[in-house]
Amino acid sequence: MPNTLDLNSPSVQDYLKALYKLQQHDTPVSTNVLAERLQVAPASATAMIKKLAEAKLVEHIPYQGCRLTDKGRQQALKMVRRHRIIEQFLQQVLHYGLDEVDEEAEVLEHAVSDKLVERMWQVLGCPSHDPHGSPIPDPNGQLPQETAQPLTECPLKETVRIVRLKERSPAQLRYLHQLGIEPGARVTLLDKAPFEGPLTLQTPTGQHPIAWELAKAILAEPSKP
Amino acid sequence: MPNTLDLNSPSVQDYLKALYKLQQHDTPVSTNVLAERLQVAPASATAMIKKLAEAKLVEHIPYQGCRLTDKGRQQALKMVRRHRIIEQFLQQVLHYGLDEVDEEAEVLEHAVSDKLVERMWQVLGCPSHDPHGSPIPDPNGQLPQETAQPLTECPLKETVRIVRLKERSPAQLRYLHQLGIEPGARVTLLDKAPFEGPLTLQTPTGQHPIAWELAKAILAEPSKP
DNA sequence: AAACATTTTTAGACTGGGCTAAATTATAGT
DNA sequence: ACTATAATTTAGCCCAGTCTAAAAATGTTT
Repeated sequence: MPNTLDLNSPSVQDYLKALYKLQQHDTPVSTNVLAERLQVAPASATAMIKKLAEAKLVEHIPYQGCRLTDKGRQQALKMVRRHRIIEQFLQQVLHYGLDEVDEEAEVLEHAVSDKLVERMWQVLGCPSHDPHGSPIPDPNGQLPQETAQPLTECPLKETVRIVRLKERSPAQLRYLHQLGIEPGARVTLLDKAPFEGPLTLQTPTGQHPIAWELAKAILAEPSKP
Repeated sequence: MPNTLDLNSPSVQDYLKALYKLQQHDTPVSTNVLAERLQVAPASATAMIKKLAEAKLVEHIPYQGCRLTDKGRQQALKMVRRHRIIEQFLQQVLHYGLDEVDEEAEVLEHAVSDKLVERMWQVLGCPSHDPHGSPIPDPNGQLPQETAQPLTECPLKETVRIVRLKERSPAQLRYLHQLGIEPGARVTLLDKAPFEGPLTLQTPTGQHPIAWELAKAILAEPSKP
């Protein structure tokens, strides 16, 4: 009985997406970390990993963690594409705030058809990025190259343009918005406290201290004009 | 253990909606008919009916069928509202065809949040009808009065305006579209064959025979101009 | 009114995706 | 190298929603 796994169940999709996000540096993902991320018990994650392994979506080394296969990554990227197109659509067409789009997209991504997603994408003018500035994989699952740097790596006293806010909570996004920090904004790094201490930032709304951890999630690139 | 039923599961929502549609003339709905409609085994319907009865969403007379309570009808109308707003949105904003909207809405209605539905409705300009011409219940679950008549009841030789196509399959909707029969179209009933035989209709695209059963699902009203 | 047919309900089982508790393996500290 | 701790897996259970097969109620015919 070779376990006929439904590749398209919301659960499977969520596991693959989580693995994709956790596995950025190609190191295998531990069961615990995965379970934590998905808010399930470690035993539940183990059970699902075994099914995913059987379907050749992940490679599982028992007691060592697992990593996505090409097939699994492809599937995950498809979900990332859906998620980001939906976010962009919610913002552009339905006037959602940056802090509201993720929660709704999280549910919708499991319900929309391929047709609907591509229709949204077209209506939006085939955008390459979502409202957070995260790249939208193309229809074949290719991600555009990213050149932006975390604020923590930016040189002092130089004006840069914010291009992306990575994976922050709604509350943090609202906070950054208040500070004038959002994709497209031009800011200047005035100071970096030592030992990964807070940065001081000149934004359109004034001068603000930003925790190191938060600044790591803010990507910027040299400002052209 | 008074059975804690999840009022918002897709299944429950589907049962309530089906009951609402089947119970138009206030006669109780038989278990078999309900099961047939939802494409489940009669035993499955019985099981769900018992849960719905316990949650006071339906009234169940064993071996006789069941009917919605006010609470159940309210819930069903909420789903009808969602469904029709989504259909209208798919047509207006995403350029879906009349024959495509239902299938997609059937899935989406279980995934969208209240916020999203109301946002769609606003963006659409608070429409009162969906693309088939079916009325959208208002936010409190009230349905506008319907004055239109089935084509089968319309007088001969008088021009009427199609206002609604009720519950037809995608294939039938495509067929009617080809014949120039869609909401807003002006048509004239030329002839009615006896014994509930086919009607003959003058439409913008020519002269066409329409089966009695199909004509019953086409609602029209006197044409003003 | 009895027998048959149909509808409905009950009984019992299965599946997917969770859970807890216990057993096992890996890792770190002495 | 051995033990303590932490991570992982196994075993066994639960729940929603479905199913099939069998039993019970209703309805229909003769």
